Amino acid sequence: MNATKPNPHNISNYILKEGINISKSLPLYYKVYNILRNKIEEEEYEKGELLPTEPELQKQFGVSRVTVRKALEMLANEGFIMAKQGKGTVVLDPKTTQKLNLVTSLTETLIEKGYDVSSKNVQIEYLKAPSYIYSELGLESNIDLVRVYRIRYANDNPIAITINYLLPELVPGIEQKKNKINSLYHLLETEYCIKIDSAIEKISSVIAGVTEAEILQIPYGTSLLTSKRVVYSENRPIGVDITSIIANKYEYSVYLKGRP
Amino acid sequence: MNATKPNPHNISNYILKEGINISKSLPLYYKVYNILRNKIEEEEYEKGELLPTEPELQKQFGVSRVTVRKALEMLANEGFIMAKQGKGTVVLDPKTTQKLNLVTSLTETLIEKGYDVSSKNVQIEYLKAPSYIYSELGLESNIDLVRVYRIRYANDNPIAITINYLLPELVPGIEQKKNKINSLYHLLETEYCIKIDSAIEKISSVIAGVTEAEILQIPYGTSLLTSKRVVYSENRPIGVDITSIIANKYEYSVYLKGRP
DNA sequence: AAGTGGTCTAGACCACGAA
DNA sequence: TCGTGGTCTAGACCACTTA
Repeated sequence: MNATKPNPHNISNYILKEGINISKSLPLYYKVYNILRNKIEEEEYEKGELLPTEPELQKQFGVSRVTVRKALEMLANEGFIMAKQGKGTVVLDPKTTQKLNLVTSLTETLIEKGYDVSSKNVQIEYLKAPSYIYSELGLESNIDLVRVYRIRYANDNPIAITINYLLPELVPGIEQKKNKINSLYHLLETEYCIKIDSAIEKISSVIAGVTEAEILQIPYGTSLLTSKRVVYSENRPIGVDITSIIANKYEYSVYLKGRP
Repeated sequence: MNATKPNPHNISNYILKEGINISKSLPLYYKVYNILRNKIEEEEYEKGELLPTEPELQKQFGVSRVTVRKALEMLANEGFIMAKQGKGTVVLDPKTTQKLNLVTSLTETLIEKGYDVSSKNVQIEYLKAPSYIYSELGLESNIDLVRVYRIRYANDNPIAITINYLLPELVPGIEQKKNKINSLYHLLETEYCIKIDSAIEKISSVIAGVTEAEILQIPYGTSLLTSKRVVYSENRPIGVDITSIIANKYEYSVYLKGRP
């Protein structure tokens, strides 16, 4: 039996163009994923209830079971649904679906919370960094790095001090963009086409020293939450961020999944 | 053409039994996944080089392409490999592969780092918890909860105070297991068959008060890292953990992936 | 017994990268 | 052009849940 069949990609293109306004063809499973995700987020499918069965979804979308299952698997990975053998596919609460553990900048996080965010005292220099920075980046310690220093404000109150070390070859001419640096990650993405894809962050806490206390206008001895973050693009470390933030104004959230 | 074919599951069982010592059948893709993962971790496939192509892996394992791809997809999701269309599948550095963001107890983390861990002053009570605990658990605030209080020691030095609130119906008779509570998560899994699958943790930092300072044998005013963790099993919150740990002895690591 | 999701196969065409 | 991974189909059997 030789498989004479219509080209599925033409079909998918056609359906896609009327569903979503995208000129190029997206994978079919992605279309299914998007539609189902929207319905869950709009609560057309309600929390706790069952999604249509896989054979039903096949008919609805006119695709094969594998394609349906690929879409469902994506939704399950992102915590929207949970398949139960012999029973069905349960819709979980989209509001509690985790959007944590994304690489977000301090600026982005604070804006999300409704603050008006700005940076002052921005300093950009080329210099030798502390040695541990080089080991984090897997570099020899004889080259200059770009150092970006900022004092961060939320609603005109100082809340954090941030120092970023970046590989100079990735951000040529960054010193001329001093006034554009509010969200550094956004700058890297838009001006330098650097796609940040992951980061490892280590969180600790320290007591504010006299300098920090003065800059942040807090009593000496106040507790600071400090984070050291190594940022990766295409599986290579491209920079280290060090942020010290006033602890009672900020809480760091993490989503943990799975047991060892 | 009706598909007469040998039952693939019998084959898979047979192969599995000689490969891995497991009495029941694991999925075929899981076997492929395990073998490839081991080879990557043992550096039989070296970092930066290409994995055998998908057709080659099909032949090696005697399975279909879909099965190979499912195994590869799992490895890719966990950061072991990265597929590149038209080129091949690159092996990434297994040492930097993230094993972070799993739900691990303080005990487990410290043992991993080589410490000798113990708990003292263990107290187990049934009582009304602070109201925010009930809202975290999505409960009415009129029922008693189990409260487990412990002072945690690493190499006989006090390093943390932990308070856990648990739903009483899940842990009947826990007060008789007082001396078994070192890793609470381990106890839940082994004695009560509770499978913890996720948690949301909020991290902040505070200054040690007089009581904490005395218990942890540190100067008053020292910085503590505090974590409030809501633990989930089968998508239901089952407990809240509150841990305050001496900040200069502990660092909290997080893996962040993807951009909003 | 019937219906659900879980696993698996064989075979096809497409899009991208390198030669 | 050729080989790689990316997408897709049709059809099969298994394991679990519910009735």
